[in-house]
Amino acid sequence: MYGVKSESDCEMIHQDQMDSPVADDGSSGGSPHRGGGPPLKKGPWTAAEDAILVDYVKKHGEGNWNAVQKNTGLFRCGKSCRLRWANHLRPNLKKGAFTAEEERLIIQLHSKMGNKWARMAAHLPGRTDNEIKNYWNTRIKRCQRAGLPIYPASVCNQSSNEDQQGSSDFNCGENLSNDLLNGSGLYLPDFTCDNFIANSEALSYAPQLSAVSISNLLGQSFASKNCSFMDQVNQTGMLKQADSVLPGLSDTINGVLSSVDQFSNDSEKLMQALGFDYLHEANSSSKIIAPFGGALTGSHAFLNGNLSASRPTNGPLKMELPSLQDTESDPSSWLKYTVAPAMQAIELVDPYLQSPTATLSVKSQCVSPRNSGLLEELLHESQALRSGKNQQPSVRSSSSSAGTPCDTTVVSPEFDLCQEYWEEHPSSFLNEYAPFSGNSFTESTPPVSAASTDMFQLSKISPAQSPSLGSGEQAIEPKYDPGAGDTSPHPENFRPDALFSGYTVDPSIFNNAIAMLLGNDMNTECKPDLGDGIASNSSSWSNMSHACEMSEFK
DNA sequence: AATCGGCCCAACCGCGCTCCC
DNA sequence: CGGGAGCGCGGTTGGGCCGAT
Repeated sequence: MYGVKSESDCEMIHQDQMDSPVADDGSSGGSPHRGGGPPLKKGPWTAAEDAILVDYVKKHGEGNWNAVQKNTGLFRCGKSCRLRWANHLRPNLKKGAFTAEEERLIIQLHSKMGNKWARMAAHLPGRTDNEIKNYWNTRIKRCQRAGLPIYPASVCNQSSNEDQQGSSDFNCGENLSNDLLNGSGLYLPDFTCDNFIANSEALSYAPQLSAVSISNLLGQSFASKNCSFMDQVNQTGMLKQADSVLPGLSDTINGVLSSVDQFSNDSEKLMQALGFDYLHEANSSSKIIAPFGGALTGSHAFLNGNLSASRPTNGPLKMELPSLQDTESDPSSWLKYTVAPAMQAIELVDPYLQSPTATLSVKSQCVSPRNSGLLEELLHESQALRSGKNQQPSVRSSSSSAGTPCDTTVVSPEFDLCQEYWEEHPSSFLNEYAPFSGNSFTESTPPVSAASTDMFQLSKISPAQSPSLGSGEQAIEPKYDPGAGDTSPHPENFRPDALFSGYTVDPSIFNNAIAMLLGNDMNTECKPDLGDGIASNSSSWSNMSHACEMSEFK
């Protein structure tokens, strides 16, 4: 490893190390390897080196690491010495696997802090940031592979409670939004401006998707119910940015942003205002936000440039979507499968955190005996998933299926878990799973355009609605023709926000809810970044009455 | 038994912050 | 005030280990 294989190699510095200007500069601020001294050794530490370092620290204490080389003749930079000491040599270090309690704590801490390994390590005596980091990276890999949630429900619930009580020393929303969402690369990109614009540039029909932002905005707001995202939403002006993508809503937005706050503490009211009250289970503690997840995760997947939603968004099924009278779709019946609210909040934030396949896995026979989210249990669920997959074709490309316009995506293997059920119970599937239909992100999901076009196709609007669309865009126009009496659902309705409106009992309610969500503190900072294309093409979305008119299923 | 692929984890790397001169 | 030194942090790398085939 690193060119140093044994202790005997200590005296032999490899040529590549010799060639490097500084074997290990120790810090950006100044290299300990200055003035033509012997090149510093890299690679694994030997027992002799450890002994030297330990002896030095015993005599001089920690700190002043660059002095180690000077005083001991150890050909290691101070940085390397510090790392070695901190991670391996200092006393009271715990070695070995993390205990279950430690794992829970790590998960909980990460849900609050994000990738602040050092801070997390401070809560875990004897554990190093490096250990925690490695553990977490491993965990993420496993979760991704298994399509399982990274955060067990209990963890985020606890975080939520702490936030609501103001007892946490950090804010779940803040950290999720800043650290989780942006920091690790697993999480939500800054979709509203950065990713969104990037995608917009890549796709000619992206402007229409500006409206997707509002779904995210709304969804983020609802996510705040469980993970205190509302603070972040307010702080970052995400809601304010909605005005940039929905200029026509300026008045509405300008009017009531301040009223958003009340909903951060009273999302029930908001849910009802949005016509989602039927989603509430009798047990208020089990309130779900799945429909928002549908809107959200769909848009989210798009925002991540990853999507494989072709199946669940196929037309005929959409007609069944609002039906909650289906036995399968009875809230109480499918709530029993539903992961805890907080977990769903996480889902809303990031398709990585819980893909729909993860949801499916939970709903399927592959239910873990526990749901603590510990690695061991993840393995269990992963194995269960695999066993489930073994009963079905392992990989299926939707391009080989019915040939729907959207079937350009390679469906994740996990998705096959629900394939048969999907085919047999399309309506109930949609009712149950559609909320996550746009969120089928897995490792097998193509990173950008191929998958995203599914969503984009679903999201684009007709020329009538968007006169600015060129002929080129028409190549991907939906087949639905309202004028021709086509009773197929308009692809517009597959837009996350259309789904959103589809659930709306009353368009006015929807409007009011939008108004309440998007307040009046208009912030134009983002406007220039959004670009002319979006601004001009968002006209079709600027009048939300259009969205309300899409409430065909009310 | 050999090969392969995934996992683990120690270490490296670059960046940024703080302190001091 | 500016620059250097020291240090910490988070991300990444890559070799060894181990189980599966």
